Amino acid sequence: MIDIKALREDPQRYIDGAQAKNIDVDIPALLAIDEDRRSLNKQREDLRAEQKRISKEIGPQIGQLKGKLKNASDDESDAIKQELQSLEAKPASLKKEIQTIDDSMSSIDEQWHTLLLQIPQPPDADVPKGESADDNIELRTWAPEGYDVTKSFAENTGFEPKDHLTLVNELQLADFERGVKMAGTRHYVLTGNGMLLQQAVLGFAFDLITQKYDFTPMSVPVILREECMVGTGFFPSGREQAYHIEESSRGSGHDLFLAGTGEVGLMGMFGDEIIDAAKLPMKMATVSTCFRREAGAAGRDTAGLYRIHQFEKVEQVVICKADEEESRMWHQTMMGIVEDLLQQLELPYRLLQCCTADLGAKNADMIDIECWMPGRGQLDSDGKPEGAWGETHSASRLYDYQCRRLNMRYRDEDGNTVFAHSLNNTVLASPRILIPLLEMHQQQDGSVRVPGCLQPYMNGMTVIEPQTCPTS
RNA sequence: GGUGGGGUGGCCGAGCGGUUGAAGGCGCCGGUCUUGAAAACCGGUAAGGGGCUUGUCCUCUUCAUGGGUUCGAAUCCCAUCCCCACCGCCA
Repeated sequence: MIDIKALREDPQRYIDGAQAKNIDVDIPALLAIDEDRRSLNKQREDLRAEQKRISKEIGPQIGQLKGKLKNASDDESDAIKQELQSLEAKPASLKKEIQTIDDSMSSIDEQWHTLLLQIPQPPDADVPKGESADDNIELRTWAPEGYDVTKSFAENTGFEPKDHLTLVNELQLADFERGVKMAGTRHYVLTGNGMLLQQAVLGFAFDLITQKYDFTPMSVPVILREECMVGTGFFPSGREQAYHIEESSRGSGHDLFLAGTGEVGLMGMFGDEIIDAAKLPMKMATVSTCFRREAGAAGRDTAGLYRIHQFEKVEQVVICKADEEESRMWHQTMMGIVEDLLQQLELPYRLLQCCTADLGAKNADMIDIECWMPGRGQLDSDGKPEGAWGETHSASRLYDYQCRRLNMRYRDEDGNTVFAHSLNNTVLASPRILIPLLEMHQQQDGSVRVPGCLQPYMNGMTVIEPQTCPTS
């Protein structure tokens, strides 16, 4: 959520920001409503103040009169009753006025809040302007010693690569048909060494982030209340992307939503809290199952392990003081961790500075990390894929946008409460990461080499070879 | 799922419908005392919004949430949510 005060002071900045992000919101309408809301509120407050004042004045009198009434003669009692009536009349008329304002306030308030939640965070000035993801800018690339990403896989290795679907089938690492049978399109079963490999990459990634980089390991809910989804900024705009558990329709409590990322739980944990400043920065990591409906992606990446409804992800989150420098520093640090991870996995990658159009409402800045996937991309004249970069990580810098929504604050040196800054980044998401892993480390004989860092997580296995398993 | 008990400030905890934004305690901050510390004592200590005369100013909201009764609600009524205990079921 943006700061309404900042919007009042500099609406243009938010109008430009929304435009740069290609997000359609009516900021002048919000400002008009905000104005109405404030003036109505002022009226109401004045009336209430008056009401309170009168009430304090006549309250004791009424009390006294009512006491007298109990043991009064008939004559006296009539006089007292009249006096009571006239005393009570004045605040009663104020009450009606207040109620009228209350009624118009409640509808205005709702509109105000709905609009406010939709206003995107303006991109930082140093984020390049762009029209679409095509305008993202490559920051740097890395490839293992001896591998040149500008050349084809065959030129690098001396043999034609298979794509991950072929590898997965030949090595019996996944069973798509049975996944679809059970749960529908975009579902899969990881089988035998496929599951072993997934557990290995997740274990490696989780140990790296928690042990080498000292992020606190956490397990958080992945079925969450709507407040968490709104608070982390995934709702209302991304409502269609989340699975919805309609518990309320069964007469019980409230609805729940399946999280698309561990970030929701890691951040939601501290909603409505005033955090002890000494605990900042808080560095946390979780490994969780992630659920995405992929609404609107019909027909895209339908085959294989790239775009699926359910996957596992190790996620890193940092909550730090509201300091731009510190925030930027953590952003870099979190990307450095991913670079370390990908280098140990020996996977070519590049960092992409996302342009304004690719940011999403909540980010001030976002860097994607993409791995080289030889089996992806356009087909060449021989019908072979040219290879392509595929997104495997995404590092967001949000300033206080998320913490403001979540009402997550800390106390600064002067004792003031301040909304914290938050950042998040993928550490590793599987099975998507298996695509570059299998495709890059395939060998001419059809087997797949296991990088050194994963071998301890695979009972010392150094090569993945064809196997038989119940799904074979 | 059944029955019962509860939700009050950073925490614990009191609160006959009328200066109760809320006693008391703990914690925290400041002070006195002390060579220093502790103890003791004294004082301070909620958040959020709005206004303009921007002030050690005025004002509103907030005692789980939403509604209601009332001139007036932390206090009474209704609904919802949440927590705890016991029973049932259970990875």
